[in-house]
Amino acid sequence: MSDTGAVQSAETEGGVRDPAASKARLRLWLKLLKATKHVEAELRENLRVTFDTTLPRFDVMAALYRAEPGLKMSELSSVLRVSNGNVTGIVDRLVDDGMLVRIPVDNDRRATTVRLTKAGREQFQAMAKRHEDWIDCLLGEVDLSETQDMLDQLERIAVKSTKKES
Amino acid sequence: MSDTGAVQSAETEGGVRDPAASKARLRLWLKLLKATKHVEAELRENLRVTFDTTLPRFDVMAALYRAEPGLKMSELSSVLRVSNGNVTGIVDRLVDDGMLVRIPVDNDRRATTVRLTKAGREQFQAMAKRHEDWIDCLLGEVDLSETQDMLDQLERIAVKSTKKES
DNA sequence: CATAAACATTTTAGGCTTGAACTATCTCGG
DNA sequence: CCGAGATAGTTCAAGCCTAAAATGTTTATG
Repeated sequence: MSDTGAVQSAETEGGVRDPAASKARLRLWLKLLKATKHVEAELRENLRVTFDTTLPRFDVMAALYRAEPGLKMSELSSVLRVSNGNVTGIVDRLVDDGMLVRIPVDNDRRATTVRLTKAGREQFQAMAKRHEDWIDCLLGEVDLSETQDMLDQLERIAVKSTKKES
Repeated sequence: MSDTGAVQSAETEGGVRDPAASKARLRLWLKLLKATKHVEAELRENLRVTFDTTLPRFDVMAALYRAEPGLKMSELSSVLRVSNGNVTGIVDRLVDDGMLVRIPVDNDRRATTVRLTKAGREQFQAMAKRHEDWIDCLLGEVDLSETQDMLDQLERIAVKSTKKES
């Protein structure tokens, strides 16, 4: 085990790669992608037929529900890790549907805060409840005893935001 | 361990859920999503700056490279798990760029086979080489000794295509 | 043979996503 | 005060993606 660790360090430092390890990582990536896409597709479908809404809308509402005083547009796009312009469109539609309000920020006429309306909060609570059930069902087959290991591994993947590759 | 297994079975059969397990699964899902999005974003960016192309185009070319006699449009969309109409657009653009050709199918004037051109094959080989390096780098931090466990867990998630949930 | 059902693909409408250009506002050094 | 950046947000063009409708073709059934 520590042996494998040493090899990995050598790899990430220098440019030399172990072909077998490379293939293993590629397989892992493809499986990761497949699993994620599968769950995402199910969630999207469920949201569509049950609540006539979409995943991006759900994500925006979830972010705003967690941050109760509301968020500025830029905070929203940084939390959701999507582009600035993207959030504009989603928020526009949610405002049209009465789920969100835009509130001007005092002392800064450039910024706006976005907040859930009462209707938005209620709608989100209903969706969140079902969402948890769906996840519970979709991930029902994973061995919970191994969850922590998996979380650690995934953390290592997600955390690397600085690029080393040429 | 077998204990945990029993609990899980009970959960997936009946409608009763263990709240702690539910929360653990939700955390796992969010982390899974975050890691996948991160890798996807890096790959997309790398493909854009290095090859002036996109992930969906890469995926189409990869599928066709693996299936050398080519694939029919419907096979392509089923392999890639995207909608029929989606493939039409991506293939259109790749044909315009000379990477792909559409070939009529004998005995069935409804269908077309899509195949990589020589240029397409060469372009893909160059991209695949770099792609593997990128993955190697992005997943460089995962402990390879645990890869198989992770693959198994992900397989269980990905495989469930029949819905049990109400 | 007619014709209904199944099938392969494209088209369409609507929403998501990005990077880049643009507008408006703020801040800060001079 | 004033002008050069920095910052917040929107707009834009292009591509991705889906579900549903439309088009053309094949197959099976009476």
